[in-house]
Amino acid sequence: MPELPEVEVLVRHLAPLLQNRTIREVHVHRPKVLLPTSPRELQERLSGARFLGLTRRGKYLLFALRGKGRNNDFSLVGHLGMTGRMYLQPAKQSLPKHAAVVLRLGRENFIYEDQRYFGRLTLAVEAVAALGPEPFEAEFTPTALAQALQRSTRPVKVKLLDQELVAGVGNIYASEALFRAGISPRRPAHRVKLHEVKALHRAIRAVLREAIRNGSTIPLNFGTEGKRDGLFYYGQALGMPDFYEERLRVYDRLGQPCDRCGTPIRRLVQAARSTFYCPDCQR
DNA sequence: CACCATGTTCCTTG
DNA sequence: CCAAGGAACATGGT
Repeated sequence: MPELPEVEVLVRHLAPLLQNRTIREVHVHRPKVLLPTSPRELQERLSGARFLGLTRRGKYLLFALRGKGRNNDFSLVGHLGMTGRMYLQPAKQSLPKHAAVVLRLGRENFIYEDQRYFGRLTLAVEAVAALGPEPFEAEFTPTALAQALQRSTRPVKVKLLDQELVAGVGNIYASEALFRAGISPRRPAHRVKLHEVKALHRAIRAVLREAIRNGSTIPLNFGTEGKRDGLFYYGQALGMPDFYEERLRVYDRLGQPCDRCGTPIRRLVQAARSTFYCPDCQR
């Protein structure tokens, strides 16, 4: 459940549920997701600690915790990778197949499961410190974006995935933002004109904001029921027929007509990732 | 069997 | 030192 909007919606969902809850037990099923933190280190730090809050930075979740003893506040850093999920479920309920870390909070468990184990739940904060500006914060300006783009000759689509450029844009919303801005994904970053950079800046914010809005209308109570959850950027899905509508204009729409000009959407591979675009609307 | 998948990091090459 | 490219990570769906 990966890009910024999905993480934002998850954070809003979990924050009130975790507030003031105390961690009674720590169970690490996949030590790999803690690295470089060790299972013992995590256990010692988290046992008896209480959740003070939960925020987001880029695609990362930041859990604020207060450990036992005085002056013992610290952060726990989460990242969902490609397939990570985090949710609460009754402690008596059986654990999912790919449970990576389980925190017992009284009668409920906080579950971090991850089918591919690309995500993280760690005490190491370095990766967060290296992130670029938050897309909705004031530091993210067209000028700052233009300067960052000017230093690279890589295709602008590839550059948008660089979390130092702007934090939180992933493969799906990079394609969507470029479509909205009318810029070809192949364009070398330093050749994007200033007026286009301005359009791109607006497009990034618009695409993310709309996705958050759409995602906020979808229930995230997946701890209690079946397998699937709200990959809410996909249109019709997951047994909820007309609740979801089509939300993406180019991503995963190979061959479908562009809804602006009717030209079939194309796919290309850049830096080993799929890019979708309209060859007529994006130059 | 082949190819695809929402992400990040590490290694190599130029 | 830097930018760019590609593989690796691990599992499952089609």
